[in-house]
Amino acid sequence: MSYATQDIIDALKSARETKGLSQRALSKRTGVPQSHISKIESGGADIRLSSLIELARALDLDLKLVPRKAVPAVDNVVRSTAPTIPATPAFKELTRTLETVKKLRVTYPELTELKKLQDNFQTLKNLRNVGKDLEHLREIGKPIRELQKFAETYRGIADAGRRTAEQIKAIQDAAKIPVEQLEALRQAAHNAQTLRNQLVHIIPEQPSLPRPAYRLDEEENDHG
Amino acid sequence: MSYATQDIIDALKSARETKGLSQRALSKRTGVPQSHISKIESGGADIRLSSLIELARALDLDLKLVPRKAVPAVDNVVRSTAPTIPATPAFKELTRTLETVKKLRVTYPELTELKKLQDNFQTLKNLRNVGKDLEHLREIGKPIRELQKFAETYRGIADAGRRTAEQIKAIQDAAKIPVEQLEALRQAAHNAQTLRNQLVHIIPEQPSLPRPAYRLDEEENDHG
DNA sequence: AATCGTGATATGCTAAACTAGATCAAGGAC
DNA sequence: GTCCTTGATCTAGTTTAGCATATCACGATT
Repeated sequence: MSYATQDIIDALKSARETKGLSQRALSKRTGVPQSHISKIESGGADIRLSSLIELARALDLDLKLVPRKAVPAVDNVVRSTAPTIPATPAFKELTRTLETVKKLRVTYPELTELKKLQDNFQTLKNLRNVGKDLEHLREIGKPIRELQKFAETYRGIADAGRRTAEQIKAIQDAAKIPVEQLEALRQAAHNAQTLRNQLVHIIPEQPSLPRPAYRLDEEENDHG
Repeated sequence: MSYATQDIIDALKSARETKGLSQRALSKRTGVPQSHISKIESGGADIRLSSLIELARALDLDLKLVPRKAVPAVDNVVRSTAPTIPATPAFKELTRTLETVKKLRVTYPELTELKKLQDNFQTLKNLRNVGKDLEHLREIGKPIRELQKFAETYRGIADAGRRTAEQIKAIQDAAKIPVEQLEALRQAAHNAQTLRNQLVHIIPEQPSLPRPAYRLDEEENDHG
């Protein structure tokens, strides 16, 4: 699957979450089964143009073909017409912590707590509502920041000069994350999930729309 | 098929023609069979996201999901980064005549000459090359302008007050296009086609690109 | 006349989108 | 504990995209 496809899928998922819709709510809006939406969002379906347009429409998006050289300008325009990103200290903290988590996931791709943290923080960011509790967020982010420091300490050693794969592995083994840090990380992931759940449930569900008929018209196939 | 789908298809076809590519040339670029490109462009296939992205890429286009409220601004940006539209009198004449044909097609939807004229003029407009012969263009457009006058004469009568369907039909029968005008229109369609063919063949064919692998990666399906 | 290019159309096959519906695992609320 | 929500996963059937290939009709050129 190409990056371009992934971008489109991410945009669909992001829009759904921004609107506070569950997959079932979107399913009711569009008539596309929830199971199929799940598959689409996870990259397991290479959907048809008509399906893409239908889902986009339910999420107040339009599909456009843009000349390549106009893409930066278009991205700029879209960004400038987006809802204002909250400038609260809590939102900034969330954004920073999310970026830290993303970077750490490059170093520790198998650490599932980081994945959980990223997913929950991303959802919170999409919701644009992180509550007002800066201290709570800083506390959740503390183990993450400490892991970042830990990783940077050992990255200096690992990066110093060329090493064989064996040597790199040995350094990584020596650089095992202390158990206390892992436990704190697990707790942080749990707290982030709790915060996400609390804030997600504040969003009211919107009424469903009738499903428009987007199938190819039979007459349109009659080209003979 | 929705208008949005038609817009995407039109954009693909327009881009191909603007680049002076035949369906077979695009087929060689992308590996998509020419028969399938033909079907896509005529609205007979509801293509997959990966196929759309691939075709777009070969035509220097990117696919974007744009918030609905940002669409006018995006359209503006795309327009402003488009190649400059020639300001020659001949191009202006072509644009005007094309608009006239479009309007006439609403009045006479079954008149195949008008469809042929629109297709050929649209292709010429996409090529942005109409040659330099303003007089030739004006001559091709003459029967079209006369048909427009003819239509406007009878539209006044048909629009004056409410009429039954029978009365409207009688007026339309009385407003049959004179045979000479039909013949001149047929000639104009032929001339437009000739001009199109002459100018299309001036465009050199560009080298083909290797076909990138855009299929869903097998590992991507392994979510279990 | 022969040849070439163009878009449209046809055949036949495989894979997968899409649908309907059910279920699972996990978590949260009461 | 019960009940609900959420996203993920599964089964089974229908439809069609996409591919490979060939051919057609038409127009242009030589």
